[in-house]
Amino acid sequence: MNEKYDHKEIEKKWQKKWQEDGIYKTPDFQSDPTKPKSYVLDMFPYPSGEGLHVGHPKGYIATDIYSRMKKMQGYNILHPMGWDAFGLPAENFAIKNKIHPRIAVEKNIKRFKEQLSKIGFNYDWNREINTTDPGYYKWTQWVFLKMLKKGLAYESFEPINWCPSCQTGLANEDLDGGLCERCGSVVEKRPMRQWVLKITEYADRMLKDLDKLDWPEHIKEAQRNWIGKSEGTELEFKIKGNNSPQPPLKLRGGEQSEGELGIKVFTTRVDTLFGVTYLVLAPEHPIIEKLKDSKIENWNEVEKYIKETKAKTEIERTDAKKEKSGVEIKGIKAINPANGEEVPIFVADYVLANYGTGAVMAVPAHDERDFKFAKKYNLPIKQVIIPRLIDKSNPHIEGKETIFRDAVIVVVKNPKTDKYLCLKWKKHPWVTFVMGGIDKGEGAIEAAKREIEEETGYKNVKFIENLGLAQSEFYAAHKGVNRVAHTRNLFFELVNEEKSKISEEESEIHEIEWRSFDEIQNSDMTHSEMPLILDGLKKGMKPYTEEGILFDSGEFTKIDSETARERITKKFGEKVTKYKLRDWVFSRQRYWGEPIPVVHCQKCGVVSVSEKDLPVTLPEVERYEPTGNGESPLENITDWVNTKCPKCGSPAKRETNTMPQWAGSSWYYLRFIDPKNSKTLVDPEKEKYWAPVDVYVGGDHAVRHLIYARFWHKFLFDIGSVSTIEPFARLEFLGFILAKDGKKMSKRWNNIINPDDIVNVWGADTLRMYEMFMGPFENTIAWNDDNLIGVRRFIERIWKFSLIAKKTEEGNNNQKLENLLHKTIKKVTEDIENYKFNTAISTMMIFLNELEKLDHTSNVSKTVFDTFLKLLAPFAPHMTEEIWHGFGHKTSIHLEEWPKFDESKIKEENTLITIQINGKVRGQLEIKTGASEETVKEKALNLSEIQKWLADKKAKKVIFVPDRIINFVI
RNA sequence: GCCAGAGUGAUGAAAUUGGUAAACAUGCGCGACUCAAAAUCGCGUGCCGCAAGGUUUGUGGGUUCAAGUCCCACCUCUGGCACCA
Repeated sequence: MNEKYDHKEIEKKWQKKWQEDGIYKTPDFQSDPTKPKSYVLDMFPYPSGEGLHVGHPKGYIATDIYSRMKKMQGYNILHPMGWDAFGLPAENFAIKNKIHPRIAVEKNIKRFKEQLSKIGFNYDWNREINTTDPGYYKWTQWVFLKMLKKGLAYESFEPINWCPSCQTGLANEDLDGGLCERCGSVVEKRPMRQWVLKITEYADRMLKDLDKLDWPEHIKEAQRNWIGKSEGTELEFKIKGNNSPQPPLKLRGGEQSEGELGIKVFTTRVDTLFGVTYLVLAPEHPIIEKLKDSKIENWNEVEKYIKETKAKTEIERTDAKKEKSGVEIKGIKAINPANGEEVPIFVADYVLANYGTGAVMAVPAHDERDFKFAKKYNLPIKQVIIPRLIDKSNPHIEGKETIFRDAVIVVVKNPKTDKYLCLKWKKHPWVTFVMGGIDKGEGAIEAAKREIEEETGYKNVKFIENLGLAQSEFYAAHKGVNRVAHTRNLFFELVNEEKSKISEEESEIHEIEWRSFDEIQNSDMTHSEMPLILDGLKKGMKPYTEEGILFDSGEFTKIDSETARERITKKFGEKVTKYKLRDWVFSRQRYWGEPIPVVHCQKCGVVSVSEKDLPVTLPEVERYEPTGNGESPLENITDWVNTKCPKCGSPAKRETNTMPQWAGSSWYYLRFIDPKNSKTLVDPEKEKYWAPVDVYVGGDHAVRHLIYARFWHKFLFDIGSVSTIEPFARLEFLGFILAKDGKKMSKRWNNIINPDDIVNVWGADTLRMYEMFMGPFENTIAWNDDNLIGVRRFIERIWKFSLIAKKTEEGNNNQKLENLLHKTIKKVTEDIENYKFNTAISTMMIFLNELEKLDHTSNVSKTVFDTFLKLLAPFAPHMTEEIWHGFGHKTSIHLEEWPKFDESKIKEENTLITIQINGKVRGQLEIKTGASEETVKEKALNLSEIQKWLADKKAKKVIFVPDRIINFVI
């Protein structure tokens, strides 16, 4: 062996040998059925024209290490690799470089494979798949046909997202903030014929089953958000003409049966039903058309508004920050089913047509958006939910009488001085605003003015704003009763300082004090309403969107929100569940995708291509640029398009839309199990053996791919093609590698680092270890050339050590070393299992440091070193294999058995105990493991450095944690 | 705005789940080897202090013998959702 570790020669040699020996071939079933299987999968790459950068292999290295360990532990490993090659990027690359996408993909795959092979992965290339291979996409098409048969695929003519630059329709999942996720163009809404998959049918199951998955919480959360389940109530508001008081409007006979006309609304907060002050329809709401000729008085205005809305882009329309707009539909009113109140109806674009019922009951007092709208159009705001404020410093006293009352708290500001009128109580330690009860028959503002004059003498005040209503519960010490008060918090300003005389009685109770805003904010004012008042003064009135107690709500008054929702729903509506998730727009007007396997027959309509005629292959064409007219380029290939109806034989046309990029990747993990089967998608026996994927590794795609794949998988489960309800049991999230400059690696920034270069200079094993040692696997970290040297040094030190290490059993097995070895086995094994590769590597570094120290005095036995090599083998497969053979072994280290640790050897003879005095570290003590408190205490107290601190004081308390710490409290 | 996660040296980070904060590595400083440099090896390296010692995990408070870890409030960053009623 050479003194210097020559990675180039060694890596080449072993990669060739492993290939020849086929050590990574995966048998479908293990001869010993008691041995378990493990399916370890990476998200397969999209073979782009740019080739791999160093970020790509990070996940592949992790699964390589993991699966190598699993294999050594006796698992039957399925660890395959393939290519996701349909879709826009490949097609655009081909157009730009003027080659056929098929050729481009072939070239790119070849390049990717070369790059990957240099890193020394253990893939079983016999199972390679490619989504653009007709033998593969035959089954993608097959799944589509099954969905069609079950009614889960359907044609739709609804407006969908259209990217004018990519010239294709897109699914909701393909948008990023209203922009095309691919090219960043503003997406338009375009009505067009398209194929749609009913993913919504699976929304609930996909949501529920998330709980069963061992996935990172943030990904599950992203999926929950995307599915967006909300439970609420649907109820109907009847419509009535302005001038025809009774009865409500009826539909005229004809196509629709006669009945009262109504608007259905969906709400998650029926508890606010009594606070409805108007209704809002989405501009697309169909009822508007129905009402048009009869009742709408201002049709021109309404029509104009609807047209304007349609002209807006989706982003313009859904920008929450923009000012709300809308138009009242004059001539009709809606009737609140709860109290019979008539409220106006508006059309406004802040209501979305495709969520809920496309109509909303507006409760401005309790909803941000309705509030903004109501403020703008000066609509009434009626508070019906009030917060419940319990005064903790003056709680109700049991046994005392409880008195309800309506009250006002009056904030009076002197605009000249910017100070607020407060009362300092003489017999109680209180500072309050003016306050008092509302007398019978008296209005709140009236009561407030009366109280101001009675308590402070000020005669001329002006009402400014309502700061909100609350129910406060406290013990009124001055009256000796428990109080439940509905307090209106009102804000006034002094007009002038004219005063009347205050009664003696009043001036006995309190004195006036003017305080600045800061003072009222920071001092202890007695009201439990203070947060509400301060907020109101600072920001003006805001809608109260939390739950509380119902107010002014007929028979439901005083009930809490939750109970009220149940009861009101029962009485006036119906409980419903809605999802944000929309059906999956599944057709693309582009060439490079799986043809959708149906034909359009003049007689029979849409007819499936029969299964035996699958795959419907993509025709070879000269021109495959998008047409831009909303049709696929396939439209022009007449001899492909024109065909016969499989049902009746009459002339028919093939469907020319193709499937989106995400189709092939929605089930590929199943094909790896049985990649060459031409009879079925996956052999059931093999599927039962291998499924589900035990560990799935990848980044990004938190929503799209993982939602789609779960949906397809559940469908395949329903039709009996797979035996599990979820495809990926465990998911490990991969953090990206950024370029040195902290930016994303891209051609645009010219900062791409090619793994080939790193492998050349530093070697594959160094690249592998560096990427794993960078930090926690899920962290996004910038590449740093400087740190490569660290792992390279580590590798060279092992190499050098192997040259001097004993190759026989003669070595002296020092007990300390053996102890460390077993600890190392334990830690490395657990860390790989948990994808904590960075700490696994540091543990091995510690072990090597120790080895080198020891070597001066003793030799290390072959067994110890062999064991260490095995631990290292998954990380540095080339170097360990070379050393292994140098030690005289004839078979591959990667087929060895994974070391097991011996619990008894991990226990140390002596432990270092920390001695603390009052929690501060004052010394250490080495003592036999498991020593008793008495022994430790005695020894510790005898140490001079401890005596120094204790002086003559005695410990009040001693805390002892065996083998860890002793703390004297003095 | 809502939801989730995170804030620790110059840098990437570690910390047995409440028990010596900064393991491991990079960088930096000093030294050895060398004519010299690189490589390699040795020592040092949170901050203040000559030292004894003090002090330190985003900020402020709390629980505890003991807090990076638990609780409360706030600030900042990252990711997801966002006019979804």
